[in-house]
Amino acid sequence: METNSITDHYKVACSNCNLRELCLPSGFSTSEMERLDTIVRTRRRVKQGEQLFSDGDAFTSLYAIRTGFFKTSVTTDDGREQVIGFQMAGEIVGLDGIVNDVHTCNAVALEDADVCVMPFANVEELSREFPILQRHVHKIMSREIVRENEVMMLLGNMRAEERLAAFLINLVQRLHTRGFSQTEVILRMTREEIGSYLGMKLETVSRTFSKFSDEGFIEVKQRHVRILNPDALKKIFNPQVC
Amino acid sequence: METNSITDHYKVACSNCNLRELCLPSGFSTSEMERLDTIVRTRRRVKQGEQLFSDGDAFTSLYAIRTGFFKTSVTTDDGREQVIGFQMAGEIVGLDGIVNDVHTCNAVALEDADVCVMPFANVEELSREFPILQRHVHKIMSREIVRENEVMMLLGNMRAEERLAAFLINLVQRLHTRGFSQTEVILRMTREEIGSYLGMKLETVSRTFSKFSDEGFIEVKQRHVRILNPDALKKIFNPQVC
DNA sequence: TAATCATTTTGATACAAATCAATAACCTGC
DNA sequence: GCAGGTTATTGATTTGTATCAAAATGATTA
Repeated sequence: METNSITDHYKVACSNCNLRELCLPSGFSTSEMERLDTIVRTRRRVKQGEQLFSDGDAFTSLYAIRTGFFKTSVTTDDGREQVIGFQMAGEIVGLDGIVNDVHTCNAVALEDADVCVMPFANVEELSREFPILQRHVHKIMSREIVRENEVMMLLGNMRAEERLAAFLINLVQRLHTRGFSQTEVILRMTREEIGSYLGMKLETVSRTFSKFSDEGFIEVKQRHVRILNPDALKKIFNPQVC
Repeated sequence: METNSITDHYKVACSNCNLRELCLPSGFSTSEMERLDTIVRTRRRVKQGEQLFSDGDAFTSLYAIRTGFFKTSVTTDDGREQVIGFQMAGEIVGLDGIVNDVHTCNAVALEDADVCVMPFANVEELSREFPILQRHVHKIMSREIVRENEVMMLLGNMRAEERLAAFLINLVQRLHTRGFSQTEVILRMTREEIGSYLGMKLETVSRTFSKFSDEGFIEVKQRHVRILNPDALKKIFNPQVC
């Protein structure tokens, strides 16, 4: 098992992680990177369907997704769920917990996942030491705020077709950044989860997929989606540009 | 004008600001507070209807609201506006600008306002020096993320009555924290702006106000709203918890 | 004070999406 | 391969909110 142990150690170092660009800032010397590696205490596997954290859990750490796919959601007292985001490799979850040291949302793995556990105390300590890291942490939080602003626009102002088009374009674009196809997606979430995120019912999601398919913009077969005409989709939620 | 100059200087010091509790952390010594006062470079008056910053403006500073009332909004290329928040004394605006050094939303004063300009470089520098301030900045950003999560729930899952009830309760509660009445509000925004925030049309806002009034929950006379039965309102958007 | 403009209220109607319902496709494990 | 469960699709109908329209109220200015 010696080999495994070495492999694990190798993997846990941010300095060797292939997601470094997505998840950490650049511009550090080798010795600084070594110090920065201590930001991650452990790694944690989360099986499909399992919770990484839940509403009400004590907040101690942020989580950087190494592999896998998550949904985050909030729930009302009467049991309604609102999906607030889908997160993939290189993205950070858990920021909601900082304000009151308690998580106020749930993070569930939609496929087997592997996350880096970053105790927030470490993050803060290293942030004081490394201004570049400090700035990076601020940017991550600000990016999340800007993302949510965009979702509010989606939910408040757009019709079903616009919402789904925006969702697809956004998803494919993020996957493309990670080296996946720009035209093929396998959805990790159900129609119901997409609907919850976009403020519409699962039947409406399904119907809108079918409509896009009829119009030749996409090809849908259950969770397999092929984007045939990305420009047409972009045009739907952004009629002005192109 | 010597007197005025002294007054201005007096006012600009966080250490003497009556919003200190809302806007800055506590637990600093006098000498630390003096250093912390340098976080605010200047103050800025914003007349009703004027922009504090706009989408596309270069980001340099966060703004702490001393007096007045703001709305923040994002706009699509085809001119649709989505109000993403209403901000009052003690709250911070401008966090959206951090990620790309550009503002991506607009902040407009809905009544004459007075803000403290906090150059973000100062904030970051002092944050490295004072862990308490660092934590505070993180909490402010996290609080905004949690707030937006709640708005997403509102927009994605709730019906018109629930949205407006939640809005009213939230507004009154925040005003109450600032020493205003728990039962009387003078709305600073139009029905259209409320509607934009809540993802509904101004007519629906007006109708829902009238409905609440008919049911005896509130008394409405244009922008004057008196809450007669806060529990009934709370019950509307949170049926479980009486 | 009257005139003009913006905002709010209320009514009548239209429509997009929700709901209800049934079938179809897919996956999982025996 | 088949049974049982989950997920997705499609159809018929209902419904909440948008839209269109007009009047009322209040604010602003001449």
